[in-house]
Amino acid sequence: MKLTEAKQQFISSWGAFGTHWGINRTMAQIHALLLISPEPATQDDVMEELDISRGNTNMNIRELINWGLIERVLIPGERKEYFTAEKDIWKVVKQIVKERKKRELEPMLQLLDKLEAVEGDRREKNVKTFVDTISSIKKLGKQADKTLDTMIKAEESWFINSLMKIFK
Amino acid sequence: MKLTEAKQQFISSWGAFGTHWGINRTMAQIHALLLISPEPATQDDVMEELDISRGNTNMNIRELINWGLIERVLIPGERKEYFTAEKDIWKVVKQIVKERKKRELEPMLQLLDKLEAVEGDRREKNVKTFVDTISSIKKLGKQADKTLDTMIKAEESWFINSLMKIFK
DNA sequence: TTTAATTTTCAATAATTTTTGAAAATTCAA
DNA sequence: TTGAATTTTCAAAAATTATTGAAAATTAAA
Repeated sequence: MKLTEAKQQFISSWGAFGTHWGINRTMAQIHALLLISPEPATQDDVMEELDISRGNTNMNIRELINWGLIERVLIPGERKEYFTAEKDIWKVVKQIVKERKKRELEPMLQLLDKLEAVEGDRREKNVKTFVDTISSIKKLGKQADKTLDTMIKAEESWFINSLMKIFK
Repeated sequence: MKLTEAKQQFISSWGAFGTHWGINRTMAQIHALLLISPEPATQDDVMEELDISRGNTNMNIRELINWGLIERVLIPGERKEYFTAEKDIWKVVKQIVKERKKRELEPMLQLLDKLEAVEGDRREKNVKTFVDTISSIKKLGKQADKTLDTMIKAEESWFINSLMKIFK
């Protein structure tokens, strides 16, 4: 396969992959493009390469910056802004985990705390099933939260080595 | 908070949560409803409770069965079909991980294998950046794949205990 | 069988999300 | 300062995804 075709396939399937992970298609495609760009790129580069509008490019670049997946780069003597993606995939994964934990897991755990305190006689079947369900989700969720915290702080080599040992 | 209100909040936010996890809102809401139902429910029960159409209910129940999250239950002497959700949350998590691994991670890894074999001189900057990116994603992906395999086979207590030890 | 209950399908419609592009705002070199 | 280059915003349009509901298919009791 030629590089041009391989790049296109990567961008396209990274985009599709992203949609399953709470990131929209274009955002993931821009991320893919920057991941495989040896040099920082401008908004115009991205627009042209992916054939998307200026507004769309701008919004998604901003969103990628919010997610901490890409950053602005200053090129001395250049007026335009350049962007580059974090190339260390382990850092990328940690960053995504961190964001999603904050945006999704933590609010859910907060809600479960509230719901667990529902009124009513716990001997009543409906109440019992509800509280039991909430409690068990909360238990697993809290555990996941802690584990992810540790993972976010971890080094890649440490992480992989540990898991290799434990999960033989 | 009253049980009725708590139930509604749970269903509604489980639905919103689901949309971030590759499951559509209604599907996640039906799942939530069945999770907190002490008894198996019929399609009509679900329709009425969530105020959605018959077609919608049917399609999403079918999809939940495909995901292995709920199952048909036969009630002797009853003509209608009843459905019940797996209540063991650890099993639910394992089931979701298993499905998403099969649907998303594995196809991505297959693609990366193909893309890594791209033609061209690896000393050329564009080729090098591309291959390096693909390789590092692949490396982490393969590791995740193995880890998830082991997790899928694991008991909850074993999993939690192990992680507690490792991630102090 | 026949028939009524129940489930499934799917074209049409509705709702939601994404994208566009032109105007407004901002930035910076002169 | 000024004004051209660049970035940002956002209402309207397009694309995508979800939902409806009625008709068709299936099931099982009589």
